[in-house]
Amino acid sequence: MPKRGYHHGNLKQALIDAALELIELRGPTGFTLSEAAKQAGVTPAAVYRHFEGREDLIAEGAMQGYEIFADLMEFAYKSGQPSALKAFEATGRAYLAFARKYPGHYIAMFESGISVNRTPELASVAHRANGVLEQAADDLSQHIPADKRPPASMFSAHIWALSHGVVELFARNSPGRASPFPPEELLESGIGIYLRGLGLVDPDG
Amino acid sequence: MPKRGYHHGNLKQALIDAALELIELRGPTGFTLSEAAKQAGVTPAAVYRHFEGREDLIAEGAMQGYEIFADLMEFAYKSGQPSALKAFEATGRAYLAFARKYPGHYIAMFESGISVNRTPELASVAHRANGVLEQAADDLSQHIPADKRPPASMFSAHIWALSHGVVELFARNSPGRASPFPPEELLESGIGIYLRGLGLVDPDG
DNA sequence: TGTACATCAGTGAACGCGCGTTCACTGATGTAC
DNA sequence: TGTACATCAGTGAACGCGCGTTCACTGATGTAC
Repeated sequence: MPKRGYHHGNLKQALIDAALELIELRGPTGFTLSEAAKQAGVTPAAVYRHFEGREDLIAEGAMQGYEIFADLMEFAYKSGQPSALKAFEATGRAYLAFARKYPGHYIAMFESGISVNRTPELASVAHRANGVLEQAADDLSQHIPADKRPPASMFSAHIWALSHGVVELFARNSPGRASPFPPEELLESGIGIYLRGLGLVDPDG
Repeated sequence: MPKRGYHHGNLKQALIDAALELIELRGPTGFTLSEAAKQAGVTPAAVYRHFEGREDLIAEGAMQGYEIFADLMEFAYKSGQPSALKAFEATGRAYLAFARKYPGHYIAMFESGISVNRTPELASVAHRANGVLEQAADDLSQHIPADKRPPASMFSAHIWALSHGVVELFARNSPGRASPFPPEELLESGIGIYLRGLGLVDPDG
């Protein structure tokens, strides 16, 4: 157990963690700085020792999310190598796994309205994360005859949209909207059909 | 011009319209009853003559959205008949068109946290809307050999997720996240590849 | 080892604000005769 | 057509609340000598 007393010791991270939990719970606009401070056991004013304000706190959470996200995507990508197909499918699974394991981060990143260009650091790490998916799509599209090959960025946008849609509609417990299938299965099968459409997997697979 | 004076004449609808505009502008949790009242030129207290409160106002907006949505989807479905394929593609286009034309309604319906089971009327109209997409998917899946035919509900969930993802990521002007392609093109091409994967369109189409 | 002092990370009170909701009220409208 | 009256749809003041942010402050920590 860390030391307790007048000085918290690790307040900055404690505030970010609290914020992410609350964002998950109450949504990006429902989150309040005061509640995060309270949850960290500290006065609202103390937050200003570590952050410029409310927005800055959210942005820090998003930034940490992008870092975890990029690491996970890179790991997944590498784990599927040297097969371009396996690498691609692994990144798709990693996307959903991230959204389910780190919902607060996910919301801060994609639903909070924080601009990815808020700071150069944030832009850079977001770019790294998105780059993995595009790389995986690019590798894979090499296996398609050049004349009927869609741009890799379109390819990755399709998969990103499908993944995001599955997360938002079926992986979150939207009140009153029951998922017809487990989200993992839905995403896996959707990507499978899509890849078949591109001629990248066996029609009978 | 409608009569002006002490009595508004059409306050209920004016409040709903104001609410939907504000929801589009500030997000579902950022929306306030007071601001909607102000925008309709009326005291906040007047809202309570027509709605039970803040939530009820949002729910009414969502309900009207589902009605428009269901009508549009039905019209699109019929416009593609008797070709199951054309009908299906038309519903996909209608989905995106709705999201772009009625963003406030869309957000109230899918992002506000309002449960679809809030009232029987809301549940009913939501069911009607979703039913069209499922019907279109079901028609289409009749053209797939029964032994390799995915359940129609999975089929429609895939398309719904893809559409929703395109809307959220690329049709909304997410700050700092530029769309690589026009959303319409992205959705159309994505659905095309998906249908090819199901063996429903010509591989060289 | 002990002391003086600078630095740091918190407190707590205060601010102005807008929120959702309630209440008794009043002005406008519509209907009965 | 004119008048009395019930109904209806607004007002405006008030409530208690929590918000983000600021400020002067103080207690704890760490360092120089």
